[in-house]
Amino acid sequence: MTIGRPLQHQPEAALKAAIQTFWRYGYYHTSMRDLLDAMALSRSSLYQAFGNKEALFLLALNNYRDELLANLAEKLKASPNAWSFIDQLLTSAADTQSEQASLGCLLFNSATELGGEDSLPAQTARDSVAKVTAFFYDVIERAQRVGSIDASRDPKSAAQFLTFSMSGLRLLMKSGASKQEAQQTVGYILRGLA
Amino acid sequence: MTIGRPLQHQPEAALKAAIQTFWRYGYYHTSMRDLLDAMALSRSSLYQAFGNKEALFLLALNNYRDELLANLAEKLKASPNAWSFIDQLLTSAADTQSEQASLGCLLFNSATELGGEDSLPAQTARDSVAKVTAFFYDVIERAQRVGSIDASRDPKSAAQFLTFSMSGLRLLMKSGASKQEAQQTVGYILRGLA
DNA sequence: CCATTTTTGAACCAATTGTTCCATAATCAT
DNA sequence: ATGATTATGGAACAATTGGTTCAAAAATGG
Repeated sequence: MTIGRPLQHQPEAALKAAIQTFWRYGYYHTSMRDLLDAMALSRSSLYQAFGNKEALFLLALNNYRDELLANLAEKLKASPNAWSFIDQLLTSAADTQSEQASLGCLLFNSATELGGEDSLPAQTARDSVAKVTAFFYDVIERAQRVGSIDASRDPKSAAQFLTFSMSGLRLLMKSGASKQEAQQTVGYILRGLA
Repeated sequence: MTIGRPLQHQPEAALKAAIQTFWRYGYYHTSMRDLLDAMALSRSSLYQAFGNKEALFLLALNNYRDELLANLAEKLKASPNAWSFIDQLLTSAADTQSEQASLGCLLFNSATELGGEDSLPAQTARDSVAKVTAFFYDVIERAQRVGSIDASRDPKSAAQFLTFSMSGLRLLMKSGASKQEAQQTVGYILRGLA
């Protein structure tokens, strides 16, 4: 079996805490002290378990993205068709007033914060956004096959519009728009997309 | 006349340099060293002329917003009507591949970075975004009077949709979308808005 | 020459940054 | 129990953070 002193923390739980912290403060503005407090482990444990700040951030980003995509796939599967999935997705994004919703999306936030850097975190952030867009590409194609979306439309740009819309919606919620206003905004999006 | 040694730097030029720096790195990730280098000032000159980092950032934010709004107002005035202004605005935003365009908008970036903080910089960032939306509100009403936009639509949510769209477009450009793709995205926006 | 103001550069501050290292602790295998 | 192995706690690290203060030099107007 395993040799040596056993872990006294749950790496997954610690990672979740790290995600929350990066989510709230962004990459640069999150200090190691913040992470240590949130993850509830000692300095050396963190470095031994996760390497360093950058490596931890990359892990957090990938974990967040995987979970997000898994969640989307699940919801798509549960939807009667692709169009209603899109509708539901936007509507619920505009409806949730949770504290998490007001944080925006970690992926979009990171892509915005890290901008055009050529660092690994920046590349990973952009790449993660691209992966979400790729998922939407698939959804758009399905909706086109059923006829909910004009088949003549380029699915790639439509997918980008959807990513774009999710990003904008998050900013809107962050700016403190009301549910009602957000719902109306969803109306504009759906009208543009159909 | 003025007594004493005259200023050896142009405060406006220095402020522009500061804006560029905050634009590129964000508020927190910009250090005083970065600012000193970019503004080509000595430490004490900066503190004497601008106070401190936060004050300088607030000044930069307000200056950027004022210039942005002045620019928008000018373009609106030069447009034959409100609708063509909106069209032009989105189209040109999707067309410019300049380095500045890839930085996004300082206002949106700051609002995203500072999130829900209750600090003065965060408040100012949100407030600046709101001012842009207020400008769009006026534009929408004009377009409704001429009939380019359905008069039954709520101008406030339409204005928010426009702000939202500009924000999303910036993220799209930052992610490296092609001109062609961005232009198609503009098509979705205009279709949703009309 | 004097008063006024800016500039320069250094020094300093306390706090924070991310990181490294070492002794100690806790487990398993022998 | 002993030794190997791994985790932990905490000190210590050097570098940088934003911010302040100081003294001396420089450049203007009166």
